[in-house]
Amino acid sequence: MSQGNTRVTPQVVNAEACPIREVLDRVVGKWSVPILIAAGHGPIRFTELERGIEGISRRMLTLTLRNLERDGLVTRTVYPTVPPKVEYALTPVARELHATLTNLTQWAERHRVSIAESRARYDEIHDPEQIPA
Amino acid sequence: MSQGNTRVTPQVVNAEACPIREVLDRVVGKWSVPILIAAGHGPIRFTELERGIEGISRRMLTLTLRNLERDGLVTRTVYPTVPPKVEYALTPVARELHATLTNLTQWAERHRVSIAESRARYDEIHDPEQIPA
DNA sequence: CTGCATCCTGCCGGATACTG
DNA sequence: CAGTATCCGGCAGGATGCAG
Repeated sequence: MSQGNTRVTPQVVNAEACPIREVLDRVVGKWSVPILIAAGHGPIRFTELERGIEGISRRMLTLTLRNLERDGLVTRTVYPTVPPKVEYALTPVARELHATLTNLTQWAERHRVSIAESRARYDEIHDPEQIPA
Repeated sequence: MSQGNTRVTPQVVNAEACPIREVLDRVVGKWSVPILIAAGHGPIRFTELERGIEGISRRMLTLTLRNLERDGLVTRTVYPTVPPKVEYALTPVARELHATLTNLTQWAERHRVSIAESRARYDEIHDPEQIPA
């Protein structure tokens, strides 16, 4: 970076310069999307997230929630009852993102078959070795 | 996964079950978004991508392009000239995604300041150690 | 110009166990 | 219920060098 290359083809916007990248890396993290979507339906409890997001570990759920809270994307509300109860909810900023993320998952759902096919075709051509029976 | 937990709170759609996750992981990869956006303006050459996407290594550019090609999201056209010339372009499937990704980056740009502030505030509260002068 | 092969490192993220 | 702490393997991804 900053190797004196200020001139960039207008075609190739450097829209991905450092600051944006950092933000995107956050939202784009492996578990951020599922969490943001699950929390989009309203306040949700820790365990509900854990059970709702197939495959997530308690550790990553906690870590990702902390990061999202840190970035002001979710709020964390502790009810000092016993047993403890904690609810997570999207902030307005994150709620703006919800539609976009929904689009993303819908796109994935629409094309997941054709993508899988494309992948299989590619592998067969470029790596005609034994496909695991 | 598949640990016998079929019942899920309706609130927490398991929209993130395995197949979708795989697709999302691909698109959501660190360098996929910049590449898809840069290529969205039309066919683009390897070096243009390399110079346009600040911070990407030649290795990751190649790898990510291969994966995108494998999934049928970009096409690779080789012009047998000398020196060689290769152009990458989005497939229709990927072009559907372009608007969504643009939304994503615009959102990031809109909120990157407030997110940075939120982060700083959080750190100051939860980790009042020396902030790098 | 457009790549692939290799080496090497960090950190992502799973498994497990312990607390308030 | 809602976490935190620790250990540890795998792989994402940078650096470098070579090739068609």
